[in-house]
Amino acid sequence: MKFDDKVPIYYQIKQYIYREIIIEHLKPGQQIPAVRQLAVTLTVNVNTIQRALSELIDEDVLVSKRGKGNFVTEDTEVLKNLKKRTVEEQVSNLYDNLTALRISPDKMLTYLENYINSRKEANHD
Amino acid sequence: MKFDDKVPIYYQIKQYIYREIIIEHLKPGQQIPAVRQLAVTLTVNVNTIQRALSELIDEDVLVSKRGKGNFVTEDTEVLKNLKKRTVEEQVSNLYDNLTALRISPDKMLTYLENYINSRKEANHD
DNA sequence: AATAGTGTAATAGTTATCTAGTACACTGCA
DNA sequence: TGCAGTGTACTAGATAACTATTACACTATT
Repeated sequence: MKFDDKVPIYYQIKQYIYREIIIEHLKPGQQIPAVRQLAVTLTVNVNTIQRALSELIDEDVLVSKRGKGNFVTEDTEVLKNLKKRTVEEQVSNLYDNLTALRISPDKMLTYLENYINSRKEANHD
Repeated sequence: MKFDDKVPIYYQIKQYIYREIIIEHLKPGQQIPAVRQLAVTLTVNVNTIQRALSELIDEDVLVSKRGKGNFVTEDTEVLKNLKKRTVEEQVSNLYDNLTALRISPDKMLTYLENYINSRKEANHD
């Protein structure tokens, strides 16, 4: 997996697992891959995986069962909030950064619309 | 200044200066604050400021005149690209991250629109 | 010439992150 | 019971980023 060298890897792994859960590639109650397997898949050290997972466990997004594995929580409230929070973070991020560039909300929408259209055309290969 | 502890400070300072230039708080050809002054303003070490500035100089965004100071480039092409690139990075970032969450372009626009409206209302205090 | 203000360079010490390696603890199954 | 598969803990070393400090080089002004 390719990582942004400006952000800690363990942090990017957290984001990755958030995504996997949100798109239900990992479903509520499902066992996630073993730490040693994740380390291989993501080409990262086990300790780094563990660093990410232990934080996700603290956040009640994952549940650890010693000797068995790590599992996605079944708490629908936590999962609902996870998705909501993650999406909102992205949107507010764009809003804040473009506002700092003195770009009006109307222009933001236009820029996003234009970008979407450019991506559509790019796919017509 | 408040920094995100997940991203190197020197890198965030680069972004800060990009912003200052884009919104023309720092104008083409204008001298920017002295490194020691920036260090105080941003509550950061001079070396960290220097790390950021030297990269901006390498990128031809700033021009260094030894003994005199650092100045914003007057190369309008560079400045135009800087703005374009910075804005596009933000937009493509949102697009990519929300796409990874399986969110359709239509929904992206809706989310952004809703967020903008919620911010408008929040300001009606 | 001296000085104040500027950028630049270099060293040393601290902290966070990441890696490598080893060891230990629990679970389920043969 | 033994073993394979799981999570967990700990130590040690490497690297990047940041800080603190000192020193040096150039420019403009007095």
